[in-house]
Amino acid sequence: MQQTQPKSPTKIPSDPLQRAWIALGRISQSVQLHVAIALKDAKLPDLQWYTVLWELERAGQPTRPKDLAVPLFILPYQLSRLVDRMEKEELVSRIDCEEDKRGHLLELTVKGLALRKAMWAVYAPAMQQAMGRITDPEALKLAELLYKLGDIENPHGS
Amino acid sequence: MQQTQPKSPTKIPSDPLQRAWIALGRISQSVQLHVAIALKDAKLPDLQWYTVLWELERAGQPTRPKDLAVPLFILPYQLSRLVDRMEKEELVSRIDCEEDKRGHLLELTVKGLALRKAMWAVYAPAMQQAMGRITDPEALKLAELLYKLGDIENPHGS
DNA sequence: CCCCTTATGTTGCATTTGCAACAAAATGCA
DNA sequence: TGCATTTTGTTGCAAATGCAACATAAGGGG
Repeated sequence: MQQTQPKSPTKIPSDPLQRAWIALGRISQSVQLHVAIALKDAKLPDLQWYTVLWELERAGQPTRPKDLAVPLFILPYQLSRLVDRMEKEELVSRIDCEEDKRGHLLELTVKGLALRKAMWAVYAPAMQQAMGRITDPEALKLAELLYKLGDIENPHGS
Repeated sequence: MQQTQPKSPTKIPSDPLQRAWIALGRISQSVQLHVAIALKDAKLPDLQWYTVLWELERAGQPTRPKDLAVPLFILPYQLSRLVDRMEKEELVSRIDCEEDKRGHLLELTVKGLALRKAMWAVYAPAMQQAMGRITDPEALKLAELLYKLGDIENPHGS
């Protein structure tokens, strides 16, 4: 798993920031793809569906779409249609919201909960396999650098 | 830029690999989005178009689609349609391939070259701004860890 | 209360995508 | 050579997506 493609001169910029940018793009894409393929091979929905299910489960209560859109990093209309499809599969359901008659609350169904668990059984090992080449301390260092890189708060503080 | 959202307990896994996975997903998405928005605001095409133009320019000669698909990390049919659209804009052109009559060679046009440069003028500063919070040594360390994480060869060796 | 502005979601339509089926040239081999 | 297999790339069709326009409720003065 070490030395692949000895070909291609792959002219790489000397600027450290550009090198980090390229590495970030390539590795995240490759690793995401690995997990996505594992899920597809198992005839399971994709990562976005998982994230919706997980956020709802983690919230522990029916949640407004607008509160889900932020952690999901997606636009309202995208979430609207995503929920359409998931509701059709009976994984979530839209229930009335008393405080705000415009919207509604999204509730995880029993089927949705079960699917999230089934997906995790595939997701977790695939992630492990995709990333297993670094040690735990290295993984922590990597997470730290990434949070410093972006302007997203590191949930663990510095 | 430190303490945002004091809300949400944000239960985060203690497993270092999972923490790195989450950081990787969130940060790469956020940073990519920042650059994508900068390009869109400038009425320029997206990153994928840039990458095609850049790979062709870097190759320095007409190139087979199959040789582009690998660095682009995309499937043949995706590239086929991508080239359809770019050819319509006269950014690349399909020219005959003597060695293999099935396919063709992709050639960068003058217009394509100019567009790549115009995009870089927006792309580079946006990238800088999105990632400018880490120092150069940190950026190098980050790139190193990323290449160790994935199984993609680090163009700089270890 | 009425009206204007903002917030929250949804939808029509055109573009894009994924998948599987297809086409055609190259390759291997009997 | 003849013919099956592989490689390279494209396409029909259904599903998904982006964008802008829309619908409806909430909020905020006068």
